[in-house]
Amino acid sequence: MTRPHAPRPTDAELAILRVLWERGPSTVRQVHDVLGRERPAAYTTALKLLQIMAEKGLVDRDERDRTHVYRARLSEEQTQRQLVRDLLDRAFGGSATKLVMQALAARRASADELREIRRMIDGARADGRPSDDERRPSGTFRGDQADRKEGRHERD
Amino acid sequence: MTRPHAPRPTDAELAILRVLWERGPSTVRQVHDVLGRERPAAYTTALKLLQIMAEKGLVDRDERDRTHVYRARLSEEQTQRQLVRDLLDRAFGGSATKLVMQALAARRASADELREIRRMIDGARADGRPSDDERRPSGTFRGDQADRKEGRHERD
DNA sequence: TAGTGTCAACGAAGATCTTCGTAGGGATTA
DNA sequence: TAATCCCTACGAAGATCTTCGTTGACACTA
Repeated sequence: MTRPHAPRPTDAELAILRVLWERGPSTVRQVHDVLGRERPAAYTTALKLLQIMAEKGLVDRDERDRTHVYRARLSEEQTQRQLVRDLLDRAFGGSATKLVMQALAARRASADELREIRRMIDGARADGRPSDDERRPSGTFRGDQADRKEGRHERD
Repeated sequence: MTRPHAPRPTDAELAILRVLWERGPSTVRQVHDVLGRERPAAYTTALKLLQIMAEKGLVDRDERDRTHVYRARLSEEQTQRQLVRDLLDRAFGGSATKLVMQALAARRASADELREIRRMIDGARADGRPSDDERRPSGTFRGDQADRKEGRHERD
């Protein structure tokens, strides 16, 4: 069943997605082994989780072989974006600026990272529009490059 | 029971915290009324939630009057920081930079906001240390101002 | 062929989350 | 005083999450 909108992954589901993003398409056994290094659990726990995730549309399942192969449906960046948006709405009144401030406060970024972020902001500003209005700013920062950048292991 | 570490608030709990942050210390009735505007629910739903939140240490309860008064235990900023940290660990491999990028991508910030963020970064950079290490960088950005800024309606 | 190992599919237990009904007590009003 | 209203406390239902044991199928091996 492919859901209209894949629901927000739970904690355990996110742990599995992290494995799939890192390893690429994987079997239950492979996911289980990676997960087991951090937090030992029964094989069937990973299996059940992946089955549920397939139902929810969080992962795709290749059943051609007897040993099924699971793949994250959304890229890491897409999921991150979704989670950020969600958090933004639930706890930040939609203000990305406040979230950015808390992110920088939560983990002191290195000077290099700050430089990187600043470069990004400048780049965003560069492509036009120093406009102040909130309605369809259109010239303000958008992250579409990120989307394109990782169509990589989408095609296995 | 005051927990060692107040647990991450659930969705419904966060909705209540938002009301408490906005209104300041409130009764169940008041919380229920505000919540009801968005999403009607029984009075006892808000009551039960607040009772559980008091047990968890998410809110303090003043029982001096027959009608109890609840107050968020952590400030909005402290909670936001905690949630960001949590998301950072669960989905961003701890990289604040990536989270910042996704935040800016998720909601196009206005030029004013970008300016604000940039100002903040420059301020952080001002006090030195181009260090790359994760161990107590001490000179990199920290958000302590935020902590101080809102001891405001802590004292009712 | 019998035995061993790996796999997917269930089902279910236990935890947590969310919601609400009911009970009981104090305060106010008729 | 009796009826009514508002409050807290409690229990429990139903949903979701997480974990695991069992079962049955398939494959490889002695």
